[in-house]
Amino acid sequence: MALKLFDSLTREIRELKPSHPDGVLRFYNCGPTVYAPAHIGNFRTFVINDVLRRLLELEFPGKVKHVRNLTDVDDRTIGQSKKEGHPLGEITKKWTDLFHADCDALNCLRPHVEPTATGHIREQVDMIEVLMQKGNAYRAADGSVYFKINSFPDYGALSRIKERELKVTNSAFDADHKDDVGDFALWKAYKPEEDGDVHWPGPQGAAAGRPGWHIECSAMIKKHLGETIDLHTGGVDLLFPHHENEIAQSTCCNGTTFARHWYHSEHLLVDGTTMSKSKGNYYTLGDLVAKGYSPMAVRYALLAGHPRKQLNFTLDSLHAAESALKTLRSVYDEVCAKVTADSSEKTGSVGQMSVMALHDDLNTPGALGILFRDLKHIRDFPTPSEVRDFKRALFALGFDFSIPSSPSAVPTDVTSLAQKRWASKQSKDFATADALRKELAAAGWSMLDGKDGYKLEPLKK
RNA sequence: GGCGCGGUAGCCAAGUGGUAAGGCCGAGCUCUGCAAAAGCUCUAUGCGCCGGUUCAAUUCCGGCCCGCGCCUCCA
Repeated sequence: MALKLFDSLTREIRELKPSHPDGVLRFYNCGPTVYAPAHIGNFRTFVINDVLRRLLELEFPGKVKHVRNLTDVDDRTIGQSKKEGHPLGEITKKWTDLFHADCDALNCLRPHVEPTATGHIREQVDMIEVLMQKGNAYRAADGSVYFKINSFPDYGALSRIKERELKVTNSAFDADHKDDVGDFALWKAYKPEEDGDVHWPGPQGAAAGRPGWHIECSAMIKKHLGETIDLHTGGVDLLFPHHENEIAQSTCCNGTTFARHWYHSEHLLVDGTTMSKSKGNYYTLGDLVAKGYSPMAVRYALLAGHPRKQLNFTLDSLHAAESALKTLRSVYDEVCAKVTADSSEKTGSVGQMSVMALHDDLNTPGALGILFRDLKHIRDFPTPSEVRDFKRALFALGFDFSIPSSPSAVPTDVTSLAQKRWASKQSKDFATADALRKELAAAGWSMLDGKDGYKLEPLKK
């Protein structure tokens, strides 16, 4: 079944397929700016893109090239570096490492290439020079270089900017050296008081400084994926101006189609509104893990809403995710114990149906629904083909149950309480056993009695 | 002001021109020293409101109400 996905440019659901003769699908996903821990809103986008990546792997095995950048030089990274008093590279490495750890915990496949902006200064300067030569960019009084949006007739096609009316009271834009309000920086001239020691030699005819934000993606895409890519993705907030600007730069520089398909995932809201530190609804993965939730449940919660709809994240939804995942995992364990999957039987099972929902514009909640709808059937009548497809659906959604759920470390005093209680129970001293159960609960643990032993589980906060 | 999205059971959330997937929570039952876990069963004559089109609308059209996002920091 064809893999269909909404295209933000044409605003219709279109089939996704490679266009290059080599059959490799070129996929670029705008990555994080590494100046702080990524929050779960960021991870919604990355998890959704991970499902997309997995689907592509299933659809075009071995023929997918996935690139996701790291923005490691911009106002925010430099600002953080100055604030902490550490070199830029040290700051960005710290947050890159955490980002990678979080991605791993969320079971996101690593992109094939993860280029950095600072690692591609030369490529960016080269593009800027071409744009200047072609008359699409100009040097401003201070030595910065701006892209001239009037030189690109299609400017605004993606975000329909021409249909918009910019807020008149907008004080945010920096018109200092621009010819036109809409022009954007390709290269920013060095300002010692703001930039510290962060600067590189500029393009021909421009001052030393650093690249503007948008050009990095254009340059890295050109280098790692070529002039025309098959799929470009990111969060909706990147639609304008970031992606609009990328299109302008790359198209003018290369003279050819930049991206054949655009996809944007919607925002995650928390408690019905956008996340922000001041509202106190700003969660990182670490925050949630500290509350006792598993990263896999976070992943589930992030996939529980349609990717192109805003999703309201709450602790309740995480709780629901945790419970649902538990059921999924137990069926997985049961079924794996009963059946060894092989591919000799015909398909058409539940797992297959679930993956098909994913093929239909990445309907993750639909896929989850189908999976649960017939979960009992898989559990009770697991045939090799059913099990194989079930596993395939779990792979596509990125739920890896082959890894045991991260057992929380049981404190030794809890262990000894549990051992005592088990002994009391075996000797039918139920009064003592009950008292010990209360003690365990006070320590935050629940003891689950089995036939031949017990399990300890932390109580949810 | 402009652009866009959404309003489906207590909560979350798919979906379709022919009469509502699924998850969570809750309830009942089975099991059980207790507590859980697990299993079984149940839970929207209804899809924001009002009109229209149609044999038939939650699904299409129009109007209205409410909520949210974006408009050059932003996944």
